[in-house]
Amino acid sequence: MKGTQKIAIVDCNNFYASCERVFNPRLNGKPIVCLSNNDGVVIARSEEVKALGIMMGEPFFKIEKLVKQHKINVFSSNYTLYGDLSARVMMTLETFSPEVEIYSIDEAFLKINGIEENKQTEYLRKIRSTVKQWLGLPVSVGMGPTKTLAKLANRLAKKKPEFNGVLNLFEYDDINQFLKMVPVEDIWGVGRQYSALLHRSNIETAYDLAQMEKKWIKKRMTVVGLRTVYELNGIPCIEIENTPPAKKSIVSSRSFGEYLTEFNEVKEAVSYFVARASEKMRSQKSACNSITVFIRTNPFKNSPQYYNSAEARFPYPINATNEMLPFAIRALEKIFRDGYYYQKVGVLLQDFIPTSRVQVSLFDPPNRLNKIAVTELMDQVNKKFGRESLYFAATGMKENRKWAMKREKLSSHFTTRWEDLPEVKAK
DNA sequence: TCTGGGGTCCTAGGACCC
DNA sequence: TCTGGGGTCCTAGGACCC
Repeated sequence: MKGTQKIAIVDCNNFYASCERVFNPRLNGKPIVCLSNNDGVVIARSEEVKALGIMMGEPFFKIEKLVKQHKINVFSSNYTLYGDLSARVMMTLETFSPEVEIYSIDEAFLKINGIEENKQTEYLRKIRSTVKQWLGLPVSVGMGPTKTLAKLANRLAKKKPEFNGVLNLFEYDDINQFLKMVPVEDIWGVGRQYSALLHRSNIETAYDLAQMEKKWIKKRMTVVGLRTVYELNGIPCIEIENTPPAKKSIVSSRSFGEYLTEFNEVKEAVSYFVARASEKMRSQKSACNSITVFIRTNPFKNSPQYYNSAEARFPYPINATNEMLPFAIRALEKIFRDGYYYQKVGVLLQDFIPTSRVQVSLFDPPNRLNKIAVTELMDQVNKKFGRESLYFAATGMKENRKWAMKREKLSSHFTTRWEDLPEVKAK
């Protein structure tokens, strides 16, 4: 098959579950699930668990019987570990291509240039074996002329043992055989709604979709769907993004370990999320004009329901935590109602401008610069000594946050905490 | 008892303007 | 009784991704 650009995607297999195995090899070949925050639902499964029919997003309490029966190893999400291993995977991939787009915590697109035509598949295999050797993580690699086809190849590489983890579509004159193997719901860009629509119209495989009339697609799936169809036909519409664009909005929110009823408890949690979100914003060198606070009860519970949100606009762009806090608290005061069991709150920062364009004005409150300086200093300290080495009292004492996440089955911070470093003992 | 969190893009429809 | 047409901007909601 011909084409100009060559796009590979490297995707870690069962990433979180595989991360848990890296420092605990006894788990190889054993079933593993990783749970969401608060140990709520299943968000990662090893192959053994997939084989048992346990689905993504399944509430943990519903599978407890199976867990016992099959001795499934259960882990709370250890994002510190996963994030650190992810960074190492990405660094490894960057030794294989100057153009790498980190697409998610466990996937990256690579442009493959300057490798002899008949050595490319070998090169992809080398990527796979290197990540395995350096980090102990299994990956699958797919390559094609567009991102969508690379994803499709990756999917087959992962699912069909005969490919042994690597599928390079450029090796084949006719790739329709592969498009025919992939059901529409497995195509990148086709979600639940669109796959239902396509099935209703008797469009079953990627091949069927690729043949569809453009007008029909545009009308029912917007230009987004149209792009997918073009990409399936080998015409690139989605470029590799070498440097990640700055975020346009930043959310920080979480479900609580136990329900909250008191304003002051909720206020602490909101303050904490303001600290997290603004920290993230500062790291991309933005300031914002707007914060939205939202609050809700548990929609799955058969108790009085409440959801509300309030936006506060700032008089000037802000990025310091302590400047933002009073606005957030006032927004919360507007929407907080007594008598509900709150399950989740969060904040949303929007309407960004680059920090370099923020002007300090004559009419600013007198201690404004001090507040900014304090926040900057805290960021530096926390970067060096770890999150929340310094933090605002408004977020509540770390040790007694009633709203903290439940994480009962957390593994060690093997790579990021000295006391958790694995030891190798000589016999 | 127990149901994640963080993003993006697109469209339709309303408000407003000339 | 008749009640334009075209443009822009904003927002809410819906689709998708991991």
